[in-house]
Amino acid sequence: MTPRARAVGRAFFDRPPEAVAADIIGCGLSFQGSGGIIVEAEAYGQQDPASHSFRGETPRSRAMFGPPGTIYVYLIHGLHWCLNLVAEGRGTGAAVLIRAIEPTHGLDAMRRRRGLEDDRLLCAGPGRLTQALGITGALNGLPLRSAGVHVGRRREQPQIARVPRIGISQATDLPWRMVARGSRFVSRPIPRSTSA
DNA sequence: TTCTCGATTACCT
DNA sequence: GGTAATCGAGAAT
Repeated sequence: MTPRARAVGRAFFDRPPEAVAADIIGCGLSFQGSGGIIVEAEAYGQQDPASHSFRGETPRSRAMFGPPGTIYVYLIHGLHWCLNLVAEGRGTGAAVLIRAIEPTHGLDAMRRRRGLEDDRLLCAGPGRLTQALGITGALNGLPLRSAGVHVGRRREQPQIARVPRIGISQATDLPWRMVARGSRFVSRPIPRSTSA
């Protein structure tokens, strides 16, 4: 078992979602003995038509309006859970979607839950990573700590690409998808046109 | 109450 | 490349 990095503090999440999404790349993510390094994340804000918080607080989006560091988990297409972490001050409806991690520990449990041997596809996508980690809507609305979700500080600074988000039909021009350059564990490759 | 569609994935041709 | 699976939230009626 590798030594666990010290957890990020609440101040880490109390910033604009695009800043949190960029800085969370390279951080560790663990839940019940399984986890890895975050290699892909997307930012969502309240002034953002693609965000669930865009139309204000509703029964589903309530967790997005909680304090920074709150977990927002929702079901997409009736079958996949997506994990978000609330950012930027209580009530702003800002959050970061965790889209992919590079699996580093608890691999056997994750392979079992995914019914898959290919480590590259174990956590490469928001629905895949929640299935691999065993994360469900039961965690929705909980603070990270009480949910048992651990986000550890970065050990090294990764190269990050800022590119447009995936799977949305609105505000597709915002470069709010953050991807670790060179990682083979992302859900989709970095678009060729990206330079920075 | 009914209808539409989704921050996805896996499997098909 | 295309699409079925599967169901709840939110909008429309």
